[in-house]
Amino acid sequence: MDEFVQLLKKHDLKVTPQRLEILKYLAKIKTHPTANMIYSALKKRNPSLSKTTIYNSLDKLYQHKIIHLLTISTSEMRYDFNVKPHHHFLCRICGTIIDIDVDCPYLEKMLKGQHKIEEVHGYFKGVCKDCLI
Amino acid sequence: MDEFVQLLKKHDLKVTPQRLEILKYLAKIKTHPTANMIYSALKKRNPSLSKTTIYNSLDKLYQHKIIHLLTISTSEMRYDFNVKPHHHFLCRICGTIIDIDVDCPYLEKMLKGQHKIEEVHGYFKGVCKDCLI
DNA sequence: GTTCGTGCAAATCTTTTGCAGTTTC
DNA sequence: GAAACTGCAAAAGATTTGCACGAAC
Repeated sequence: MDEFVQLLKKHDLKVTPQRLEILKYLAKIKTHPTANMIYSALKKRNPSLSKTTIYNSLDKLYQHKIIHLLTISTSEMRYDFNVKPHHHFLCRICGTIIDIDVDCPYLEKMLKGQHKIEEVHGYFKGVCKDCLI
Repeated sequence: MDEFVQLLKKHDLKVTPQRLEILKYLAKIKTHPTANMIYSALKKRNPSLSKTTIYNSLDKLYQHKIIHLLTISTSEMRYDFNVKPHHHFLCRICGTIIDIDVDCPYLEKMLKGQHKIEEVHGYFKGVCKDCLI
């Protein structure tokens, strides 16, 4: 928990119970939850929690590159505490989003001298191993 | 125009003026428009056009893999008539989405035997050449 | 003539905004 | 105490749904 206190302080963000809970939840859960999933989970422990706080906090965390945003699925943003470069696979049967750790040395090299690349998102869609059976 | 009539017939979709206009527009415009942009553009020629029809048609076209969906930007879906494999770059300054034609032979190979990959989307975000000046 | 598509209105769902009160530092 | 954060209510924006009418085949 102290780890998250330090993280927030390092970024000059105020340390609030809500932010600590959001960070703790995102770091633990590996399912790339939506804002609403985070809200539902944390609402149980803190009934006065509001969705505005969820959105505000996630925004702040994203601006400071503490978390990543995934736009892989339709109409609902997903959040990821893992900011190391990795990609995502969305199963169209069960809806799970799986981390993909392969990396491609080609792309960024070939793009050199063109645009300034700040983020690379590899999104794969299809049917996952478990749903293929 | 006859090209699109054939395209729809090939997929057992009924040929309606609305669908032809949507296809014509998407094939011409290379800016990966949102449903709303398509609606605004076509509304001028056909004032009775409804957004429901836009959404219905785009859905059908996507189901038949006649067009692609991009989830690169927050909260609004974008559509692409170019279904050949290619990737996308979003400039955070001007908002333009640029086609990226590099291809990476690594990724799909390394994923073989795992999940069934049906779509590969490479999303790059940063600052485009023009906005870097 | 049957099936499929269109367009309207209303509903739903996600995210944003304004603001008053509270907490953090 | 000043600046930042929270939470409520309302607004905004995107997409979906139910349904009656009309067009395509």
